[in-house]
Amino acid sequence: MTATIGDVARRAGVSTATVSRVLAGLGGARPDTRERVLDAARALDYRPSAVARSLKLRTTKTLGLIITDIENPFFPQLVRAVEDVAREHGFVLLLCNAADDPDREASYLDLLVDRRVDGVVIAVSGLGVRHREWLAEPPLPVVLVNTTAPGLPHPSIASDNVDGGRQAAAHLLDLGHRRIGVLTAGARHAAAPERVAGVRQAVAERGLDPASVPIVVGEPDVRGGEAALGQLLADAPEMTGVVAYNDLMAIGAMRAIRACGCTVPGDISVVGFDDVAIAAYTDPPLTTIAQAIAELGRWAVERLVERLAEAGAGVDGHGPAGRAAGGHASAGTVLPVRLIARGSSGPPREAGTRPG
Amino acid sequence: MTATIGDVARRAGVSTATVSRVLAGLGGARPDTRERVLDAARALDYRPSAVARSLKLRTTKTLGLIITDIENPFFPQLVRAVEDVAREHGFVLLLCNAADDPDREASYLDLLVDRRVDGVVIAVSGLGVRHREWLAEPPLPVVLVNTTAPGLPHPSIASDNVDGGRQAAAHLLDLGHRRIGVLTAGARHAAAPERVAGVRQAVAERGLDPASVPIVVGEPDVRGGEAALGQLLADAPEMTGVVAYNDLMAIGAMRAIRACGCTVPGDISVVGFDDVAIAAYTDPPLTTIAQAIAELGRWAVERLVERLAEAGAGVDGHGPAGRAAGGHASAGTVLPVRLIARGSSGPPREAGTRPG
DNA sequence: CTGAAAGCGCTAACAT
DNA sequence: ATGTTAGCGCTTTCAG
Repeated sequence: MTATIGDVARRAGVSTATVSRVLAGLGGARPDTRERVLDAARALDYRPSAVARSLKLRTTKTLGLIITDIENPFFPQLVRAVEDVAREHGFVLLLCNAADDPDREASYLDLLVDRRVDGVVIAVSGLGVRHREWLAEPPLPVVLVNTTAPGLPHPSIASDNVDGGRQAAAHLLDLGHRRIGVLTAGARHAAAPERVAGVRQAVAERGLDPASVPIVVGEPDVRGGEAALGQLLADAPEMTGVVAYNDLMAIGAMRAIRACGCTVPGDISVVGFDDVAIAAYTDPPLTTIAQAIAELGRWAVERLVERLAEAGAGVDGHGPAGRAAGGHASAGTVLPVRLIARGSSGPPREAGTRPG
Repeated sequence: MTATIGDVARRAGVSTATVSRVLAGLGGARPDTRERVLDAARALDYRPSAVARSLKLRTTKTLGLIITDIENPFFPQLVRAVEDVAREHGFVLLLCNAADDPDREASYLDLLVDRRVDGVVIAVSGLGVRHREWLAEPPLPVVLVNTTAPGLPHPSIASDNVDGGRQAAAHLLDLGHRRIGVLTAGARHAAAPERVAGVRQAVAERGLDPASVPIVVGEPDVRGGEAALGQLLADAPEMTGVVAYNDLMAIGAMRAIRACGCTVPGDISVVGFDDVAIAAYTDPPLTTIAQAIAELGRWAVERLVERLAEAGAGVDGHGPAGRAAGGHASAGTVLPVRLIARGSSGPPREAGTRPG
């Protein structure tokens, strides 16, 4: 089948060592030998086996990427960024879509270890218990995106969720809304409480009572948003603005609002979170809190690669408990977010004029 | 660092062969030895190296997946399906996003060979020349999704694009539209001409002149659809219905229509293609031709796995030129598509009443 | 039932 | 400048 280095060596009349050297581009080979080797390799269509090399070199040039759910448009954008940067550094991605299943997520952790990937980017919205245990003594370098492992020394990065919630609510409040509601996600999602806290903060800053903000929990997808909004409307019929956990829920909320015969933003304003690609194209275009998705991915991979370089230079793999990259914020880097005001938010209508 | 099989063997007081057998679950080991081995493995937290095993077994249990552009929501859905099925069969995915760059796509081909993946799923919207050359003598089993390699014996699957175009146009025609336009994609996209042909066919079936259907080419994304619609409107102002190459273009088209002060479907009806997840949630919800995305992915992986099984049972890797799976439609399987009528299409307004 | 040993394809000392 | 050799960690005959 595929030619091996031995085949090339034989054909070129040299040793495998020479072939290896020539192909590695290290000098130290007479021009004519060099040529012969190159010719032989070409003639045989020789492709060095990365698996053999990995075994020898103890590095696979592969990164694992674990994500919560590839069907949430946030993740493809993140995957794209991670892959781009990994590629820049000569790494390939083993894609692990947890599909929202904690068991599947956990099993991927072991699989990545077995596969001897050089490092893993964990980009999940929340860490399960098994995950957390594993992270306490990870057999390989890890960096976290969108979550933190409190007390654990892994580099991590996330958006400023509290500020995001704050900005979303402030936007509505500044527009004149007085009763705003929140659509949030379950406990599994680490960012959810933070975003809620931000909303409360903004409300309090205006001298209103943060405890009076109605909150409904739902699945963080379109359907979940739709359902949750119904609940919210029932709980707080006088509400004129809603902050959603993410863009998908916001889209669901807009649908539900319309289904009630109300309009967006005429009757109720909606603010999302993420600024996924389609947010600009919904109708009305979604006002949302933009996360710097590409930067999230870039930072994660660069930190990982950095750490691998250190380790490669140093003595052992990466230190017992996977110490965080030297000097770098193991406390958790946080990226600023910004409000993108689009059509789904506007001033509240005069009281008492809502139809239905 | 990580324990090796040797460490386990030593600790259990047996040979590595025994450890291997026990861990492989093959019987033939006294219960007590078995226990000792298992204990040792557990104590050392032993994780067998998949790379060493791959070298020995000449199989990586890894599939390469090449896609055109992960940012088009069609692909995440496909990736999801491919990963699910691969996982069912014990395979992992090396994700290769071509990001719409033919060079990047081609370079991934070589990379996958180097990595010795067991097979590759090529899910791209069109094959470049380098790609086609490579496919003429692929060093590993390949299956094509969404494209065919004419004359080449690779299993391939795609939706019935002609029929899709036909259904889309027929829907509009049946609604009473007489002047329909088409937004298509460039030559790089294999499905584009097929879908156009389908539209023409439907038009001809109604006794209208297929040659008179205005067609504009654009990038197959929202922006492209927006731009192309402007052009289309300029070319054929009397048009009342448009069939877009995909949902993204359709969304762009709807935006552009609205930007002109017209309404969808009041003034112009729009039909998309793919039925991506968000299609149901645009406003108005998009009428579109649904592809069986999950089935596309499942079929591809199952065919690949099937072929690998044959090869594994047989003598060599997979035959010189990568013969197609025994008896299976190497001609190219085609999956039916179906129209999902939603809000973006409706009967044409009486002539002469369009605003602007 | 278990062990010894060869070898998957490659790289890197260490010779020469 | 090039060849010899010893593994990397695993599986699998082949013996015993």
